[in-house]
Amino acid sequence: MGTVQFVDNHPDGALMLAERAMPPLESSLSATRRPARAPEAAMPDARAWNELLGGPVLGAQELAALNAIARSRFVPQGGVVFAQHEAARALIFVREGDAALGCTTPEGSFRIERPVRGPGWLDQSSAWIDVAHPVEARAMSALAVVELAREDVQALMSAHPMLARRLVSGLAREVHALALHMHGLMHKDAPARFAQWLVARFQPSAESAHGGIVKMCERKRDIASQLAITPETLSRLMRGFTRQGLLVVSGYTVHVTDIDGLRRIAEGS
Amino acid sequence: MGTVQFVDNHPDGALMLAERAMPPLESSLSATRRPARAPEAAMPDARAWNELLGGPVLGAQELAALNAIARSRFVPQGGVVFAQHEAARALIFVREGDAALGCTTPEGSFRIERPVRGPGWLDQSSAWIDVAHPVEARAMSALAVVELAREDVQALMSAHPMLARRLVSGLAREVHALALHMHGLMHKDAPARFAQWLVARFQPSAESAHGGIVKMCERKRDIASQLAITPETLSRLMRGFTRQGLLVVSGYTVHVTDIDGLRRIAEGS
DNA sequence: CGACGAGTTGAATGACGTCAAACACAGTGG
DNA sequence: CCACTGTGTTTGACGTCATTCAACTCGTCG
Repeated sequence: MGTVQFVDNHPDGALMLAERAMPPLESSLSATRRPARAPEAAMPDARAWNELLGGPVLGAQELAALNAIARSRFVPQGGVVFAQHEAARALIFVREGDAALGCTTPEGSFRIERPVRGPGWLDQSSAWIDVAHPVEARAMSALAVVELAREDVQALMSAHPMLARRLVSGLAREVHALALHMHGLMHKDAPARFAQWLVARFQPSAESAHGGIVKMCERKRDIASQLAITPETLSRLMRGFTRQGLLVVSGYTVHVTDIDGLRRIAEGS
Repeated sequence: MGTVQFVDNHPDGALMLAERAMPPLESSLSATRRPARAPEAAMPDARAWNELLGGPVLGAQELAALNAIARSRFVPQGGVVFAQHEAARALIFVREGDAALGCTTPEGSFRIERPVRGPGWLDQSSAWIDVAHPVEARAMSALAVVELAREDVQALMSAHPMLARRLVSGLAREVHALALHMHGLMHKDAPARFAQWLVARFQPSAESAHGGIVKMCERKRDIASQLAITPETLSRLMRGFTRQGLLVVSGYTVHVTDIDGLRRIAEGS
């Protein structure tokens, strides 16, 4: 592979300049798992279905029935899965790959509102009420998406009552996530939102009680647009947190030194 | 009743001072229907159930079954229906009255995120996934709320398959509304959000092609907090729109003179 | 009348965006 | 090995929008 190997497991010093410059092109995660792999033409597995739907674990018949109505399709990196204001005829999710919901600016760039990593729903609601997709969906990496025609799912619901329960759970989880996200947007300022983002992605380290790391596996400008701020502001926020002694930035790895301080900022305001 | 009769059907002039000072206490709407009436101890009617749930019209048995599991309760004006972070054990909606979802500030005042006029859901999602209510619910007027225990609804779903379809529709509508709302919050500035709010409440007049009125039936500070701005900013926005010739403000009635101009501002940015 | 709450207005502050320049690095072609 | 280019990020200067704070008006209620 021509990709640079990051050396992130050092506290400080000479290698910091080397790691700070590498943007995580086409997601460093998939690159490390398998070089430039394209999604395979397969059905979602049981784990994927259970993650997508809520409620109790799925039975074998239900899995088979779901796979029977699922229609797979592939979208190349950067491709549009569905456009804003396009009529929704099916429930649609990404089986594998990284996608994002957002909208295209007049200048042509894409403002990410919400990232979706497979397996995850792109739009499980619009098709039920015959409305257009409220936002656009783009493939951030090569993508395997699956569509479930509304009529097919509806037919399946009568045969398998528990499936209805699971669809309801899935929708309920989305409502909950959206409500929390909106709450944050309405009442929290930029530092609080970024601190919240860091806390959510925080991986505690074995050694330190209130230390750990956060891996940024997207471009910083994409992180910024999720937080509804500009890349410049994000950069200044990171410098500010560093000056306050909350964290140490080395490229795309953030070494958190005071997670409680971040939590306090995330709550505050 | 001691409530003042508004005289809003004049173009301008002498009465403007009289109408501009009256805040719409306990909702001018319910006051005009019946003075200071308390919600009656009754079950939701068919119209209410059909509005709450989506999909095809409900049958008589389904209505009866729903009414059998519904538990009514009453909340006085200003009361808390449920608190933030309180565990959700039931689906809950307001049958009659005006409620609001939001959060209490450290100073004790209530920041409205979303108004709910009965019949409408307060929280139809949290109970399904055993999470706490993401926000607080307050009674803006005296309220009749109805709770549906999760287990009861779940049992009903097996007996009435179409009910599941309707619950899914109801949740889907909420996801859609939240997604649109979030979109506006992320990408639109204050003038655009307020213009959008006006456009949504616009009632065209018979005479003019692009004119009409917007009735504000809440306090302006509550409208402001829905738009995530301060009352001062809202006031300045109204003055700005007036200076641009888009509307004329008389107290709690806005006479829109250029709805297309408002629409342009609502889209823009 | 006086207290109070809602709304308005103005001045000052602050937070965040915009613009432009500089920098770091990957990839390319000499 | 070395310029050269393109992309992503950082930094600083500056502008703008919205909030904050403090008056002030108007109308209600006691």
